[in-house]
Amino acid sequence: MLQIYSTLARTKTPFEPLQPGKIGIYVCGVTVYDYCHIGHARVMVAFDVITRYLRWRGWDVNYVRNITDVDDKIIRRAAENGESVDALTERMIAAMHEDETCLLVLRPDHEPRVTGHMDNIIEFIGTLMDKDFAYLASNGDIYYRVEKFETYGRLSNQNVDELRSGSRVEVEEAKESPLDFVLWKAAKPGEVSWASPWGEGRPGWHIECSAMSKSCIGHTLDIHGGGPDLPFPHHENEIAQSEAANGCTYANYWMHAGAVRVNQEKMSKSLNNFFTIRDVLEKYNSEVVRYFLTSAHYRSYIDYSEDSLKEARSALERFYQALQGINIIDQTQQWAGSEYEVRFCEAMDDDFNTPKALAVLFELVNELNTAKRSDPVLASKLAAELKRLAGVVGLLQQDPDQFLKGEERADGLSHDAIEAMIQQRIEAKRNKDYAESDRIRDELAAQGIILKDSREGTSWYREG
RNA sequence: GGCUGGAUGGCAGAGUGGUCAUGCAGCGGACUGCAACUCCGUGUACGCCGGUUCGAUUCCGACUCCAGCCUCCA
Repeated sequence: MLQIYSTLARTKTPFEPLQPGKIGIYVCGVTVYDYCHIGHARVMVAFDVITRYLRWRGWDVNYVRNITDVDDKIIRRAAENGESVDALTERMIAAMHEDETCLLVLRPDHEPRVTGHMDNIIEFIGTLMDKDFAYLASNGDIYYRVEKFETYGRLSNQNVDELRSGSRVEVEEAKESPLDFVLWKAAKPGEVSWASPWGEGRPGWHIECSAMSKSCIGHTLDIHGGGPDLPFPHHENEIAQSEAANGCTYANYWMHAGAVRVNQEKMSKSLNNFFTIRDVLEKYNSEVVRYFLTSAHYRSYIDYSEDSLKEARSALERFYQALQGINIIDQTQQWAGSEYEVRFCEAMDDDFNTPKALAVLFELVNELNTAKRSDPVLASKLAAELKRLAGVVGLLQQDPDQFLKGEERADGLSHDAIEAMIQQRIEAKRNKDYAESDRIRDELAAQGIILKDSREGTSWYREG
């Protein structure tokens, strides 16, 4: 039985879909004015793991993640760069897709963009106007009338009176209440804008998600997800908009990923302590990054550091060392329902507990390593099982040699050169010339190449 | 100030009312020419103070500390 923690319920509850066997999931995506950082990667990987697992378990998943391709920051950045909004966003979307491909993140079923859904957004605002939940202010903007929505603040447990008195936003004079937020911004001269019944302008930040989730999934979402900084105000505002307009529950389960931290602080644009995905991928194998993000539960914070990445590398080395040299025969059918699979699923069914699921795989590795010496047939089956289950969360699909040896580097020894030196060492060993064989081993070790002798011969891997 | 979370062995990180997480690192042993890999063994871990209980790291309450949101941020 799948259990999911919902921010709204503040507890884990059994998952009940709206329609049997189907799941509609909407995740707030990226505002594309810059390269994605590790915080974005966390959300991408978390929901990639979740949707992969759900599909593997037989659910029919409709996974939607939006792209915000027009807003203040984009307009400002484009102007700074001296390029058009379109040019900037197209460039950043392409970069985001490259990053995702590297991290083995599968594309969502739909990636709606604000600029592609202007009609839906305008229609949505129109509905809110008709129902008196929105008003046209004297400055030409349209605002949402927060205090008309009685349950406002339920998701983040905010009290409207507290919010009003604690408001430290400069009060926009045109607003009826400081809590009101903008649905439609009247265009300023020279800015990109769209025609609407209320004049030229563009949407506010929150309305896009209400409009696009309705268009791609429907009035009620099974799951709504996003990053750690979104429950308030963004998701609170989405609820207010959608429930006022549609007259029904907006989302049944609210899932929020934990923050990525650097030196005990949240990684964020405003603190300027972020690492872009592409920076990190220059130094670490992409699967190492993915493993790092999977090694903690999706809801807890995770600390980004050189040490954490090195540890992720070591853990993956253990997995790939176990798989190295085994000829995997596909045993999928035979092994469905294995003890490991049962425990793996128990872990994942418990609010997608990936660290617990990985622990099951490590136990499998232990049995596999033992079997490698005594029972090759069992070893092959276990290896197949390991690869199959790890594949469910998008791990261990590389060729072990490729992972352990890495790419050939222009500034280092070629793989052929390494193999040649290994042959020389084997020759020296055969002649009991251990001084020479150790010299060759040390020479390779100085380049980060570590040798492993076994009955089958000598293999090697590159130190992470 | 209001609202969320969190505090587990050297580090990372699950979990549980009474027996093992798991990974990395360490130590001892096996294997090895020596190593590496691997295997076996090994560590008075549960922030602090009370309470409930036969028994609490796990439940309840207070306290301390940390992080996040309350302004754009995944």
